[in-house]
Amino acid sequence: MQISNAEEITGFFKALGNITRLKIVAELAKNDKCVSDVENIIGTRQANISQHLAVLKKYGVVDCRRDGNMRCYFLRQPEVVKNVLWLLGKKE
Amino acid sequence: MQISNAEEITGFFKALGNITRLKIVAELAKNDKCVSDVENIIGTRQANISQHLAVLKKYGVVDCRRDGNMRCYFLRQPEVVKNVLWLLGKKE
DNA sequence: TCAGTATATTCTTATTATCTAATATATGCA
DNA sequence: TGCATATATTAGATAATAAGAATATACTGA
Repeated sequence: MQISNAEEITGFFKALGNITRLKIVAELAKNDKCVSDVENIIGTRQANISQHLAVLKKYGVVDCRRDGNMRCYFLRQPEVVKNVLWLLGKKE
Repeated sequence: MQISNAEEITGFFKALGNITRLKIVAELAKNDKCVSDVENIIGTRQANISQHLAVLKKYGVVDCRRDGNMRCYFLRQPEVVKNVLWLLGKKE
Protein backbone atom coordinates (compact mmCIF):
# COMPACT_ATOMS: atom_id res chain seq x y z
CA MET A 1 0.00 0.00 0.00
CA GLN A 2 1.61 3.22 -1.16
CA ILE A 3 0.54 6.43 0.52
CA SER A 4 1.23 9.26 -1.84
CA ASN A 5 -0.40 12.08 0.07
CA ALA A 6 0.44 11.07 3.60
CA GLU A 7 0.20 14.59 5.02
CA GLU A 8 -3.29 15.05 3.69
CA ILE A 9 -4.48 11.68 4.89
CA THR A 10 -2.95 12.25 8.30
CA GLY A 11 -4.84 15.53 8.41
CA PHE A 12 -8.09 13.72 7.77
CA PHE A 13 -7.40 11.33 10.64
CA LYS A 14 -6.37 14.15 12.94
CA ALA A 15 -9.59 15.95 12.14
CA LEU A 16 -11.70 12.93 13.04
CA GLY A 17 -9.58 11.90 16.00
CA ASN A 18 -11.65 13.78 18.54
CA ILE A 19 -14.97 12.57 19.76
CA THR A 20 -16.70 15.92 19.44
CA ARG A 21 -15.53 16.34 15.88
CA LEU A 22 -16.46 12.78 15.04
CA LYS A 23 -19.98 13.46 16.27
CA ILE A 24 -20.15 16.67 14.29
CA VAL A 25 -19.06 14.85 11.16
CA ALA A 26 -21.56 12.08 11.76
CA GLU A 27 -24.29 14.72 12.00
CA LEU A 28 -23.14 16.44 8.84
CA ALA A 29 -23.25 13.06 7.13
CA LYS A 30 -27.00 13.17 7.62
CA ASN A 31 -27.41 16.66 6.26
CA ASP A 32 -25.84 20.08 6.20
CA LYS A 33 -26.21 22.11 9.36
CA CYS A 34 -25.59 25.57 10.66
CA VAL A 35 -23.51 26.14 13.76
CA SER A 36 -26.44 26.54 16.12
CA ASP A 37 -27.94 23.26 14.89
CA VAL A 38 -24.68 21.50 15.65
CA GLU A 39 -24.47 23.28 18.97
CA ASN A 40 -27.90 22.03 19.98
CA ILE A 41 -27.28 18.48 18.87
CA ILE A 42 -23.83 18.10 20.36
CA GLY A 43 -24.55 20.09 23.47
CA THR A 44 -21.35 22.06 23.72
CA ARG A 45 -20.68 25.76 23.88
CA GLN A 46 -20.89 27.75 20.71
CA ALA A 47 -17.28 28.86 20.80
CA ASN A 48 -16.10 25.31 21.12
CA ILE A 49 -18.21 24.07 18.25
CA SER A 50 -16.91 26.91 16.15
CA GLN A 51 -13.34 25.94 17.00
CA HIS A 52 -13.94 22.32 16.11
CA LEU A 53 -15.57 23.31 12.84
CA ALA A 54 -12.52 25.43 12.10
CA VAL A 55 -10.30 22.39 12.65
CA LEU A 56 -12.46 20.28 10.36
CA LYS A 57 -12.27 22.99 7.75
CA LYS A 58 -8.52 23.40 8.12
CA TYR A 59 -8.05 19.73 7.34
CA GLY A 60 -10.43 19.88 4.42
CA VAL A 61 -13.16 17.70 5.87
CA VAL A 62 -15.87 20.33 5.77
CA ASP A 63 -16.57 23.61 4.12
CA CYS A 64 -19.27 26.18 4.66
CA ARG A 65 -21.45 28.63 2.86
CA ARG A 66 -23.18 31.66 4.14
CA ASP A 67 -26.93 31.36 4.51
CA GLY A 68 -28.13 34.77 5.56
CA ASN A 69 -27.03 35.29 9.05
CA MET A 70 -25.86 31.75 9.49
CA ARG A 71 -23.14 29.53 8.24
CA CYS A 72 -24.09 26.23 6.82
CA TYR A 73 -21.45 23.54 7.15
CA PHE A 74 -21.24 20.51 4.93
CA LEU A 75 -18.92 17.62 4.21
CA ARG A 76 -16.62 18.20 1.30
CA GLN A 77 -16.61 14.55 0.34
CA PRO A 78 -19.70 13.09 1.91
CA GLU A 79 -19.42 9.73 0.19
CA VAL A 80 -15.84 9.20 1.26
CA VAL A 81 -16.66 10.11 4.83
CA LYS A 82 -19.75 7.95 4.94
CA ASN A 83 -17.91 4.99 3.52
CA VAL A 84 -15.08 5.33 5.99
CA LEU A 85 -17.46 5.59 8.92
CA TRP A 86 -19.44 2.67 7.65
CA LEU A 87 -16.32 0.53 7.34
CA LEU A 88 -15.27 1.35 10.88
CA GLY A 89 -18.74 1.07 12.32
CA LYS A 90 -19.31 -2.49 11.17
CA LYS A 91 -18.83 -5.06 13.88
CA GLU A 92 -16.12 -7.52 13.08
CA MET B 1 -25.33 8.23 10.22
CA GLN B 2 -25.37 6.80 13.72
CA ILE B 3 -22.06 6.25 15.46
CA SER B 4 -22.59 3.62 18.12
CA ASN B 5 -19.01 3.10 19.19
CA ALA B 6 -17.73 6.64 18.92
CA GLU B 7 -14.90 6.19 21.41
CA GLU B 8 -13.52 3.23 19.55
CA ILE B 9 -13.74 4.93 16.19
CA THR B 10 -12.14 8.07 17.55
CA GLY B 11 -9.34 5.87 18.83
CA PHE B 12 -8.77 4.49 15.38
CA PHE B 13 -8.53 8.00 13.95
CA LYS B 14 -6.22 9.12 16.74
CA ALA B 15 -3.99 6.18 16.05
CA LEU B 16 -3.70 7.04 12.37
CA GLY B 17 -3.53 10.79 12.90
CA ASN B 18 0.23 10.93 12.98
CA ILE B 19 2.32 10.71 9.89
CA THR B 20 4.82 8.26 11.33
CA ARG B 21 2.07 5.93 12.46
CA LEU B 22 0.27 6.28 9.15
CA LYS B 23 3.45 5.20 7.39
CA ILE B 24 3.90 2.28 9.76
CA VAL B 25 0.34 1.15 9.11
CA ALA B 26 0.79 1.50 5.37
CA GLU B 27 3.84 -0.74 5.62
CA LEU B 28 2.02 -3.29 7.71
CA ALA B 29 -0.71 -3.29 5.10
CA LYS B 30 1.86 -4.81 2.74
CA ASN B 31 2.97 -7.48 5.17
CA ASP B 32 3.74 -8.13 8.81
CA LYS B 33 7.00 -6.71 10.04
CA CYS B 34 9.22 -6.80 13.06
CA VAL B 35 10.28 -3.62 14.82
CA SER B 36 13.68 -3.40 13.20
CA ASP B 37 12.12 -3.76 9.74
CA VAL B 38 9.83 -0.85 10.51
CA GLU B 39 12.73 1.09 11.95
CA ASN B 40 14.74 0.69 8.77
CA ILE B 41 11.88 1.58 6.49
CA ILE B 42 10.63 4.56 8.43
CA GLY B 43 14.04 5.80 9.44
CA THR B 44 13.33 6.76 13.01
CA ARG B 45 14.90 5.69 16.29
CA GLN B 46 13.98 2.34 17.68
CA ALA B 47 12.50 3.72 20.86
CA ASN B 48 10.25 6.02 18.92
CA ILE B 49 9.01 3.28 16.63
CA SER B 50 8.34 1.15 19.64
CA GLN B 51 6.33 3.94 21.21
CA HIS B 52 4.30 4.47 18.07
CA LEU B 53 3.63 0.75 17.80
CA ALA B 54 2.44 0.83 21.40
CA VAL B 55 -0.02 3.58 20.51
CA LEU B 56 -1.29 1.62 17.53
CA LYS B 57 -1.71 -1.40 19.75
CA LYS B 58 -3.43 0.58 22.48
CA TYR B 59 -6.06 1.71 19.99
CA GLY B 60 -6.46 -1.78 18.61
CA VAL B 61 -5.04 -1.13 15.18
CA VAL B 62 -2.21 -3.62 15.42
CA ASP B 63 -1.18 -6.57 17.48
CA CYS B 64 2.04 -8.53 17.69
CA ARG B 65 3.40 -11.99 18.22
CA ARG B 66 6.77 -13.10 19.34
CA ASP B 67 9.03 -14.52 16.68
CA GLY B 68 12.11 -15.73 18.48
CA ASN B 69 13.96 -12.71 19.58
CA MET B 70 11.78 -10.34 17.62
CA ARG B 71 8.26 -9.07 17.72
CA CYS B 72 6.24 -9.27 14.61
CA TYR B 73 3.54 -6.62 14.24
CA PHE B 74 0.47 -7.01 12.10
CA LEU B 75 -2.79 -5.23 11.42
CA ARG B 76 -5.70 -6.57 13.39
CA GLN B 77 -8.17 -5.80 10.62
CA PRO B 78 -6.11 -5.55 7.49
CA GLU B 79 -9.06 -5.37 5.14
CA VAL B 80 -10.72 -2.54 7.04
CA VAL B 81 -7.49 -0.58 7.14
CA LYS B 82 -6.72 -1.16 3.49
CA ASN B 83 -10.19 -0.14 2.45
CA VAL B 84 -10.07 3.04 4.50
CA LEU B 85 -6.68 3.99 3.12
CA TRP B 86 -7.82 3.20 -0.38
CA LEU B 87 -10.89 5.39 0.01
CA LEU B 88 -8.80 8.29 1.25
CA GLY B 89 -6.02 7.78 -1.23
CA LYS B 90 -8.22 8.05 -4.29
CA LYS B 91 -8.07 11.39 -5.97
CA GLU B 92 -11.42 13.04 -6.16
C1' DT C 1 -27.70 53.79 11.85
C1' DC C 2 -28.74 50.81 15.74
C1' DA C 3 -30.03 46.54 18.10
C1' DG C 4 -30.15 41.72 17.96
C1' DT C 5 -28.67 37.28 16.39
C1' DA C 6 -25.17 34.07 14.64
C1' DT C 7 -20.63 32.92 14.42
C1' DA C 8 -15.52 33.55 14.89
C1' DT C 9 -11.39 34.80 17.32
C1' DT C 10 -8.29 35.54 21.09
C1' DC C 11 -6.40 34.52 25.52
C1' DT C 12 -5.43 31.59 29.24
C1' DT C 13 -4.89 27.28 31.37
C1' DA C 14 -4.85 22.27 31.62
C1' DT C 15 -4.09 18.11 29.36
C1' DT C 16 -2.06 15.25 26.04
C1' DA C 17 1.41 14.05 22.41
C1' DT C 18 5.96 13.68 20.67
C1' DC C 19 10.73 13.18 20.75
C1' DT C 20 15.35 12.06 22.75
C1' DA C 21 18.33 9.82 25.88
C1' DA C 22 18.99 6.48 29.10
C1' DT C 23 17.89 2.24 30.92
C1' DA C 24 15.46 -2.17 31.49
C1' DT C 25 13.74 -6.63 29.90
C1' DA C 26 13.62 -10.82 27.26
C1' DT C 27 15.44 -14.19 24.13
C1' DG C 28 19.07 -16.91 21.75
C1' DC C 29 23.37 -18.79 21.66
C1' DA C 30 28.25 -19.91 22.99
C1' DT D 1 25.90 -18.60 33.05
C1' DG D 2 27.09 -14.61 30.37
C1' DC D 3 27.02 -11.82 26.23
C1' DA D 4 24.76 -9.97 22.18
C1' DT D 5 20.63 -8.68 19.93
C1' DA D 6 15.85 -7.05 19.78
C1' DT D 7 12.49 -4.54 21.86
C1' DA D 8 10.13 -1.94 25.63
C1' DT D 9 9.86 1.39 29.25
C1' DT D 10 10.84 5.53 31.78
C1' DA D 11 11.95 10.32 32.47
C1' DG D 12 12.22 14.84 31.02
C1' DA D 13 11.73 18.69 27.72
C1' DT D 14 8.90 20.85 24.35
C1' DA D 15 5.00 21.30 21.44
C1' DA D 16 0.26 20.65 20.20
C1' DT D 17 -4.55 20.30 21.50
C1' DA D 18 -8.85 21.31 24.04
C1' DA D 19 -11.98 23.94 26.74
C1' DG D 20 -13.96 28.09 28.84
C1' DA D 21 -14.42 33.04 29.12
C1' DA D 22 -14.43 37.18 27.02
C1' DT D 23 -14.68 39.75 23.06
C1' DA D 24 -14.98 40.77 18.11
C1' DT D 25 -17.12 40.48 13.59
C1' DA D 26 -20.83 40.17 10.24
C1' DC D 27 -25.39 40.03 8.75
C1' DT D 28 -30.54 41.21 9.28
C1' DG D 29 -34.26 43.97 10.05
C1' DA D 30 -36.40 48.08 12.13
